[in-house]
Amino acid sequence: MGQRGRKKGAIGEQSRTLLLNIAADEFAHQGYFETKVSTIVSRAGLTQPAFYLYFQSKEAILQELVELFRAKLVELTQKSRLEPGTDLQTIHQSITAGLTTVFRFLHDEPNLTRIGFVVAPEAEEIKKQLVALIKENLTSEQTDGFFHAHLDMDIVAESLVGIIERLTFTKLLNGLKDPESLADEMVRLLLYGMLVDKESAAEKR
Amino acid sequence: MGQRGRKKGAIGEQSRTLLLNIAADEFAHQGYFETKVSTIVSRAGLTQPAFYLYFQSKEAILQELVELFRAKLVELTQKSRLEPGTDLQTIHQSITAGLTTVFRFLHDEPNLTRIGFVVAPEAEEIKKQLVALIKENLTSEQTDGFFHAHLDMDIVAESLVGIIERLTFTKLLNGLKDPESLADEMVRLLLYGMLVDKESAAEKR
Amino acid sequence: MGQRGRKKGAIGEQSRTLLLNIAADEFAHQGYFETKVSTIVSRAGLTQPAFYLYFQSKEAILQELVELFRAKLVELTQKSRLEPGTDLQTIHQSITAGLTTVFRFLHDEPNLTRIGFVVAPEAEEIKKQLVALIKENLTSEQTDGFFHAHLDMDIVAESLVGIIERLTFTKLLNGLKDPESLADEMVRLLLYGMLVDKESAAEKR
Amino acid sequence: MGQRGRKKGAIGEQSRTLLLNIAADEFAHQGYFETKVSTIVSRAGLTQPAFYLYFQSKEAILQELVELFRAKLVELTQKSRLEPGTDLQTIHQSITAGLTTVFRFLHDEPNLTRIGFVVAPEAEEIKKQLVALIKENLTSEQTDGFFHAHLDMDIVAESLVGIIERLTFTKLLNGLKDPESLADEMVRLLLYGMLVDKESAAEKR
DNA sequence: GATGAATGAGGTTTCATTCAT
DNA sequence: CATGAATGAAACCTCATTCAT
Repeated sequence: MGQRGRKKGAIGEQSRTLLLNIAADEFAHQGYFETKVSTIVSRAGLTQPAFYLYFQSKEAILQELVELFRAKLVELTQKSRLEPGTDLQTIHQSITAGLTTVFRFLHDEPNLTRIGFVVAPEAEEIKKQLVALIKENLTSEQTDGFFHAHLDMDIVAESLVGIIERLTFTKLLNGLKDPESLADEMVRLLLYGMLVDKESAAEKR
Repeated sequence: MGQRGRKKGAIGEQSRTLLLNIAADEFAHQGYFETKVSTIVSRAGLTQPAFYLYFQSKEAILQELVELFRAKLVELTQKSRLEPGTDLQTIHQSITAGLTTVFRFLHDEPNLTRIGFVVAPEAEEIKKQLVALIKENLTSEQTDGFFHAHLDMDIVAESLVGIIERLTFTKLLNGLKDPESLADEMVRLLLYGMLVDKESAAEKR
Repeated sequence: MGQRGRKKGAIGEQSRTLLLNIAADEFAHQGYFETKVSTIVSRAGLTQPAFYLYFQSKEAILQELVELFRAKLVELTQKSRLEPGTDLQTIHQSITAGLTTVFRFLHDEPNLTRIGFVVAPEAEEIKKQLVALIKENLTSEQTDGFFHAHLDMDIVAESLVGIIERLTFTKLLNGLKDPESLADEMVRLLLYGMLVDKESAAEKR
Repeated sequence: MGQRGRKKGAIGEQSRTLLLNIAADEFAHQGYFETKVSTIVSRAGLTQPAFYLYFQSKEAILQELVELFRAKLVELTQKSRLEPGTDLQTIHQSITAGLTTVFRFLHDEPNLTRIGFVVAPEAEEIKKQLVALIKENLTSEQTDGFFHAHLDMDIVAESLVGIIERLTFTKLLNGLKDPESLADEMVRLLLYGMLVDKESAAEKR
């Protein structure tokens, strides 16, 4: 019960999943064009026609992986919606929490992440979606007066996504940083900026 | 002058340059694998063998373009080195100037930019180089007490590169923003952060 | 039985063998460079990719044929080892028998012969191997006092191989002579020389 | 005066000869198909069109080299005609002298030799010609009773050519043997055979 | 549920050769 | 006497995809 009544048995589902996982690995590490269907099936211990039993084409299997990534990412980002009208500290924590969730997902799905951010033809579209969601979140805070009015929230949101992508690939996926500290550092940098307070700066001099 | 003194005449050099430009365009818009030598030469009004008169292979011509990009980018970034020991305002201007220079280059060479940042197999390596140069610049300012001591300048540098890349593709190359304002907004965001001053914030509430 | 147990079925093995035979024919008659993969597959009623289903490259299929030739030739030559310490007549017969065996093989595999002796890049190497084996055989007879001590058995062995190759192509493969008589004439010539006995010669004059 | 009144000047003749020599070297060492016109001209410090100023095609230049070889070889072999009606020792010396002359030529023109014997499409034809000339020589001696009547002089002549070719490549061209000793050993082997004295032979029988 | 066998389509690269100067 | 520039023709090889079993 609950099982969507397709025509597949357990073993077929198993082969399908295997192929999907291997394909994710190949796409993530070799890119689309250097990933060969022959390699995927061979790693799965299957033959080429078996591949077409489960997927319409090489492009189709990529699509499926991309969709997996996009769906989960959007879901998470929407959940991280800031609750309106709180104090500064709550905002800080709330943003950090949202970012942490996202980083955790990217960290848990390194192959999908590389696919969705880099390999997919719709990579740009996905990031745009992410930008839009983030921008929405931020704009309400700005309206509430927490963020500088002069900031173009579109630019800010794009910047956030740019940072997320870069840090994900250079610090997160290779284990140099964990989701929590990455989120923390990002938030500190963006909320408070790099400069020390004028007073402190004055003192130091 | 300055041309590597091969044994070719002016018309050959012309064909070579033409092929190089068309290839840049194709690589930038189609990616490496979907760029066909046949398309390049046909757009140049030549035949396939002519291509191999000037370049060793499809890979080699990409390399040449990538190297063009990397060389110029590194040169610019190194020139933008901050002069040590100045006041806050000077730092602000200096960073803005450096960023503007970089954005101008990226803006002037959209094909090379897409190639060096996305298409090149060494894209990551190039960005790493950029991160290293930027980090170096920033670290000295931090030592001088201008930037928060708690900031990991490696993360900051990576973030900067992430932002640069993203804004370049989403705002700069499509004409939505010019190099100057982009640099300005980036600097404001990163130096001062998003939050309004605590006092102001307090006031507002 | 004895077949390298790949994962292919009978019909595949059949195609493979067909290609191998046609390739042997083409290589033997056209040489390596003028043999086209397209011709081979077309003669086999297949398409080009089918070729690469069974062989890694044009070079690889040549290699396989060369190895077939070399292996069989070496095997035969080693079997023809002279039994030590017998009388002249036995030696005569034994050498003749060995040569006959070799000629029979060359006769039965005209394509491989042309390939191994002429087309193969390792043709010289193969002949050197043959020379070494023959020389070994002959040297023991020389030690036993049957052959002139002044003869350089290296030169003799090389000569034998030179003769074998030449007679194979000019008399054997075109059916002008059969293996037996060819071996017989070669042995007579080499064992007794061309000159008539001094006495007989004197008589005749 | 005396200069055949072609249309070429001294410097043209020089370039032509240079190309011819380089081509001989390339053909001899790389074979026909792996010799590239581009390599020849580049080694000569010329450009490709210059090649076609002096030769109609790649095939034509090979032809010219082959003809050079064939002409000289035939000339030498015809000169070595045995004078009729002499004694055994004279025959021995005469044959040795003829062979020495041939070996000397092959030794002096290693490139042409490899071309005429191996590279040329007419290699077989050339050797056949050689066989015919040699056979003619030998047959008269046989008629005169010097050589065994039972010997098929066609086979003998083919054998001679086979030996000459093989020894040339394995002993002569690489400097292991000089023309004289090679001729000497060949003659001894063929005239007297490998077996020790007839008496001993008779005894053993 | 899966395979053995095969193919259509196309891509990069090579090379001898030529024309205009 | 020679070159700069270019090409026609073709070869080898790869890959996603299918059909019959």
